[in-house]
Amino acid sequence: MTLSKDADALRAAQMYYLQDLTMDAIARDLRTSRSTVSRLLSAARESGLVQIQIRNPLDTGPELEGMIRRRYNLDVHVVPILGTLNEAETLDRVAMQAARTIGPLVDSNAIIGVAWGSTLSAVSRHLTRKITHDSVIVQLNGAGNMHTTGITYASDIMRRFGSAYGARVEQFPVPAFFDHAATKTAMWNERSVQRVLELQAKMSIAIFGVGSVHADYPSHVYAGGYLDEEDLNALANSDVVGDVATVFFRADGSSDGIVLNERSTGPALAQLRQVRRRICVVSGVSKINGLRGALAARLATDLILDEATARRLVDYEGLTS
Amino acid sequence: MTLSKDADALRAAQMYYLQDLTMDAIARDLRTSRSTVSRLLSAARESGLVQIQIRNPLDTGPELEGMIRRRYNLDVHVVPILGTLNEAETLDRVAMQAARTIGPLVDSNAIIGVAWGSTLSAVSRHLTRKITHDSVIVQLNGAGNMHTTGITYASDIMRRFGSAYGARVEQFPVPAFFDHAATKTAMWNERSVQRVLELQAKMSIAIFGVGSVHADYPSHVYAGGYLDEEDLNALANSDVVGDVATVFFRADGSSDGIVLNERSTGPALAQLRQVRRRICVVSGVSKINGLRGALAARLATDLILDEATARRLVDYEGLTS
DNA sequence: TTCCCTCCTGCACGTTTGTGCATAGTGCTT
DNA sequence: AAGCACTATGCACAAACGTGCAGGAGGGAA
Repeated sequence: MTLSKDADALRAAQMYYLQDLTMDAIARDLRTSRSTVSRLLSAARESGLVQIQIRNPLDTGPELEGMIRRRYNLDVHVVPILGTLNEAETLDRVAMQAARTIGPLVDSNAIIGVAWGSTLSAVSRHLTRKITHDSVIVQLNGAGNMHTTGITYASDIMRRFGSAYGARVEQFPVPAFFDHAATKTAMWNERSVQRVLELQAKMSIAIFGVGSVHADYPSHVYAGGYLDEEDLNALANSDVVGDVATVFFRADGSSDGIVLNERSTGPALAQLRQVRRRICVVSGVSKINGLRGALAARLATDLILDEATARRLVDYEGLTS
Repeated sequence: MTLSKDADALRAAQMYYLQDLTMDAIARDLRTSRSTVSRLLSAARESGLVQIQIRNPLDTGPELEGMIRRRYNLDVHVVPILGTLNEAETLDRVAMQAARTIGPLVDSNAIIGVAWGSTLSAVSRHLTRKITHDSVIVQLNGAGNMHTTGITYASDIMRRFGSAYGARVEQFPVPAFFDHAATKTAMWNERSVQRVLELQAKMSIAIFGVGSVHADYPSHVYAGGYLDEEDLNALANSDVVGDVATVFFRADGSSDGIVLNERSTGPALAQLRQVRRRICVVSGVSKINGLRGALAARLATDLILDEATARRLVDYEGLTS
């Protein structure tokens, strides 16, 4: 039954997308109703059987993408956003497009590092399926905080990635920040932790958002009970502008001497830069400061962001350069 | 103007295919009418800006494809065809799907050999655009016959390929068959011809149909004034079943001792087999004999054919193996 | 300017498509 | 066997879509 359904979906997809027949004609061929064909085609798109790609002609692309691409030397996708949309709607659109952009990049045998946060959560909800073999999803940083182990929140994201790509999921069951750097040192010698760290070292793709300290909505990290008063003061005194996977950096991309990073469970920025494909997803102009820092630190090879933020990025840069 | 149109098309395509917005919503964003958006999207698909692919899960694919794939060890695409369709309609459907299947295989720097005939003509009419750089389309065999130089017929095909892929076109302005083998030898030493032959030697992709001697509709070659009475008798006496690019072969795939081949301008089968990707397009059960010969000769790495012919192929093979 | 040609746009209409809902089927538990 | 939970199907309706057509904008040529 499920076999004949896949076969039907394939057949329907071929006839619809490759031969331009109407669903009605296909329904007659498959001896079923037109509605069923409509649903078959939905399923075919959803499951990645049908892949729709948009190649943007790199050279003639919209001004905005070209400027960002040249300035930062990375692959950028600007998500066009209708005039007035609230933050949540924008995030949803960006996430949808990010999910579809990521799809083609995921291959068999990939080791994919995934961060967590509201951005990643949104992305994970829009992933389209794609079958791969022997791929692994590995969590980039711990998600526990003072109140919860964070397991359910982060693991939902991980699980969705895993099932979209048919990949093994490796959780990272530690807090986002240790209370004492010494504990981290100790844990980092545990074999269970080392297995995760080794996977991280071999990542071929990393996917993350950015946190921004001065955002209108502070990111999860800054408001979710992960940091106490003292920590927040320390961040301010170190001129921190944002973070990626709970590792902090300044506006110029530097991160040396930020003590909180010694207690953070995310990958050192130098290590992150080793990853071949580093996909950064950003939605909302309030992340602009964090984003600038992340770009200064050369943390991303691919950037997906909404139009307003993109415009802000080039405007500002235009003034200072 | 044309710039903003491309930009609009790109933007519209992103919103439509990646964000699932309605054309209405996109029209409002672009400050134009819904109709215009509909047309923009058509243009985007037509021009290859939007690419739709269907990956068939190799292992779970439909029975028919699996059997052919395993038996002949090649990549096969069976084109589903509605119950009763005449030859012309079938050819059109197969050609449409072939054109869309070929698209993704064409890369920059490719040298693409193209044969001619009713099949290739149909395929050429359905190509979707895809911009490549420094690609070349090279004609596989001459098209002249006793009555015409064949220039217009074959060159239309070539030109369509060339403009679909933004490629340079190299015609092969010789007859399909020389009257005397000696003339061929002489011509083959001409530098203008050698340039074409050298290109053929470097082909990375070859695209061709098959001719079948006993077809209900004999192919172009057998009925178009290319061969005289004597030639046809010679073919019959040599047990020829079909041809690819006016090079003939027997049911077992052999071609040695077929004298007509010495006067043919198509590439020797041994040379054709050197090409990495050899795409064979077949429509209509009457080509079954020629097709079997071509497969026996291992001329194809990729086969695109209609469902009825595919079924006939495995049925017959099932009996004899 | 005026005419003519071509290309582009929006409207209006008929067609095609998505989807809520009621129903029928399927498999699992008791 | 009966009950239950869940999924798949077709119907009917509303929404979304493609396209012929008529009008309008541009751009030479006379």
